[in-house]
Amino acid sequence: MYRNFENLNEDKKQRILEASIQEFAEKAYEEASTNVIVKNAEISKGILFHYFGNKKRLFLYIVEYCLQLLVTEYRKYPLQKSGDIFDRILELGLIKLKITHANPTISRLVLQAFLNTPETIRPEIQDKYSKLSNEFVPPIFKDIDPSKFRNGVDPKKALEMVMLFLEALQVKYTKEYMGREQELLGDMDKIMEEYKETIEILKYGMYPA
Amino acid sequence: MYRNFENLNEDKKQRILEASIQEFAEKAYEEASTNVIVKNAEISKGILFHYFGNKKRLFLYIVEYCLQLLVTEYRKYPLQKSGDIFDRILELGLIKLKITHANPTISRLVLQAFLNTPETIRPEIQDKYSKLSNEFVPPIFKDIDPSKFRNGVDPKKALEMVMLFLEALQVKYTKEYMGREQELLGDMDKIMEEYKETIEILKYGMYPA
Amino acid sequence: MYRNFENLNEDKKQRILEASIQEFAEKAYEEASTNVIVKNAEISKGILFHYFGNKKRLFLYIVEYCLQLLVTEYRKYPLQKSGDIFDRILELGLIKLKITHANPTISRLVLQAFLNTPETIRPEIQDKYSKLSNEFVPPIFKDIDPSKFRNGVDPKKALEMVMLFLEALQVKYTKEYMGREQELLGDMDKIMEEYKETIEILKYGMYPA
Amino acid sequence: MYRNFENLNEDKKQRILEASIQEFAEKAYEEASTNVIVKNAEISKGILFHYFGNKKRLFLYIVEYCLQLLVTEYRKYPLQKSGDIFDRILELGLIKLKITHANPTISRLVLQAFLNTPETIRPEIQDKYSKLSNEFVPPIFKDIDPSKFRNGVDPKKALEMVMLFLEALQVKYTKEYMGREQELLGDMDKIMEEYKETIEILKYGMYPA
DNA sequence: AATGAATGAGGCTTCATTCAT
DNA sequence: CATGAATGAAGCCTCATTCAT
Repeated sequence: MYRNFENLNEDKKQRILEASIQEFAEKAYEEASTNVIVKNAEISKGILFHYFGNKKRLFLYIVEYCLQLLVTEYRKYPLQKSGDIFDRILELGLIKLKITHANPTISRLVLQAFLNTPETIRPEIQDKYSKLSNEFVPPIFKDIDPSKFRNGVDPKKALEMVMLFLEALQVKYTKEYMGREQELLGDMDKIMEEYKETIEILKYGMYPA
Repeated sequence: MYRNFENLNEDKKQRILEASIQEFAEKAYEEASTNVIVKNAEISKGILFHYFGNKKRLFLYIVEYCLQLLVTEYRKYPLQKSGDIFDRILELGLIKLKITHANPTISRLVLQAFLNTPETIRPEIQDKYSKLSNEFVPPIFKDIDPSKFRNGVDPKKALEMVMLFLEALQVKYTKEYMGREQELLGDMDKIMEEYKETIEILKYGMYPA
Repeated sequence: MYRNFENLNEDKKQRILEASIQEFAEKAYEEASTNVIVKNAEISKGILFHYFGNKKRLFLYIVEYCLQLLVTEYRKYPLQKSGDIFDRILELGLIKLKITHANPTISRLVLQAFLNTPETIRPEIQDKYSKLSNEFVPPIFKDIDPSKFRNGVDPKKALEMVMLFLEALQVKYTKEYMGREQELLGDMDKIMEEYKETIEILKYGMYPA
Repeated sequence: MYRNFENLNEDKKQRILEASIQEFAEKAYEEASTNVIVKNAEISKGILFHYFGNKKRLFLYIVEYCLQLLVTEYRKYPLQKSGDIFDRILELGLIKLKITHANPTISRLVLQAFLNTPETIRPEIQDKYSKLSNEFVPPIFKDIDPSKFRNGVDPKKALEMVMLFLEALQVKYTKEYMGREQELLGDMDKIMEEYKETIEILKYGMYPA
């Protein structure tokens, strides 16, 4: 079904994608309007449903598309495979921040998809996320030297904790700079510093003295 | 305007409160329907708007009501005024968790209010939250002994970080147990353990060896 | 029925009158809201209907009140009983203009009452107007010297024509200065000039060379 | 947007136009109900807004439609290009009267549009009117022989005055015969006579003895 | 493949009036 | 006299989806 859409001529395909991303990024799923999308994409009502069947399928397609797009961005920054895990994680956080800043609309859509989604479709979003997580997270945690951790700290759980924290920091900044993404660039140094301090504390807390 | 509502006979007042909380807890602001509320509260369309003017005002009133309700719960657990700040924070986290578990619908509404709120009313929600924060957070941070922190760690920022982290943990569990709050009770020991481990690491990271 | 209202304590009576005039002046009858009136007058819903029975009766009372108020104003300017009819008419027009300017809200209400009234109540408004006309117009036309008119001009119809014209001029200015009544004062000289020119032409057209 | 409406099949288009004109002619803008329109036009709620977006746009479209319709009628009566300006104006007034009589509903709608319009849309109505005025009025005033006017009479202002007067006469009759347009035909001779007398007086007043 | 006409339920809100207290 | 709770129809408008062309 989506095959047909993907074979569409590039121009119209782009118009549909852009209008959809725009709408789903700035409004939650239920508030987003297919009417607005077709108007902005300058396509007919029918064609949207011809390609996507219904709003939900359109939404899931767009979310998938954006996730893939972000994934592509990630791949441009090859992670250093060795070295201390905390350095790797810090690096990851900064990459995430850069990508968010460089793709504000897409990032916002993904955020919306995770936060403001009705229960009918939340599971499918979670599913997509899990798949990506399974692909991306393990490499980060590969080749960890568990001996580096001090006694009483479970390395696996500790790292989960770090990830959770970075995510919280990420969400905090994303919300804070919502609508004024430009300023984020200027404050990047300050933010990086905060990231570093945080990681430093965690590292200090998990490694032996 | 709300005065009138509050002088209403208890039965009807409760029906309206319950129906509203129910609806706003399970659906985001825009998805929530005043029609559903009046139907479940068994009142007429008009009377709801007679008391609250419009949907937004109703929502803000309900959010305020729920926040106050949670605040009342909090007050039942007097914080130990002295002792190590990390112990205090850990205690707070557990209280928060207990209250969330004991008031799942109300907690969910508050969560919704923070996450799924359109930009028209987000500021007013933030405002309510700030006021409460200003009242609740300082006592927690009172009488901190800054000399306990190791060199290179700014106590104020460090504690901000701890709070952010606990919040992230809170959100994680709230989402995880959404809809199956009963199980949370059974898992409470496990969760407490996780809280403790986390705090331990942070403490370890912030205090000198 | 209105008797009761009129015996009300002066303060509340004034609040009701002012709120009603305000509302009916700025909105047409159907758009005007009794809800808004009670809110602005700071009275209860019930009391308004207690005194006036329904919206229509309230409106008619207010219109009558305003008409009487304007009449009172008129009486402050005793018309010169003798002299040329055109001079008298010119004088009348200027008085009307001054009163309109001095009582913009009330004048606007009266204008609304004549223009934007649903057919259910239009006749009763017309009726009020007729009664006042019957009282006011004849004195103006008293003691006209028909011999002054040139042959072929029916004095009665000619004067009707003059009145119609002055009214048109009045409506023109009222509309033109709607919302910026202050400026009308400054332009009064210019307007007076236009009145005079007009009257001059009509006089010239109706009197023999 | 209106394009789509205009390409609609003639039958439904007519039903929508008629129902709208009917409703807006007999009620002021705010009192007119889109519900009544769709019921009388036998169309669904949605389709009306599909074509016109909102009530205001529908109204403006209908006003424009009616103005154009009246303009078409006007063009059927080619004005005599030469001759005395007063004769031309008299002729124009009579044409206007005839057209009003022949198209009572449409004329009434246009009158409503000018008189009973909320301030939100009044400017746009004025704008439409101005555009038509700019097209229609100048030809009427072309080739005026200013030397015909007596000293002390500014030809331009004098003619403005004549137009204003004719309009007042027009409004007077339109209101007077509202709802019994048939009788207007029978009284046409009498009305023509009044027009003539009026013009005669003005002419007499503006030309030298 | 593509259009856009069509639906009608549901969205929030306002309304004048009544009546028990 | 006075209050304000209560009604529920009607207001305008939006919605996702279908289907004939």
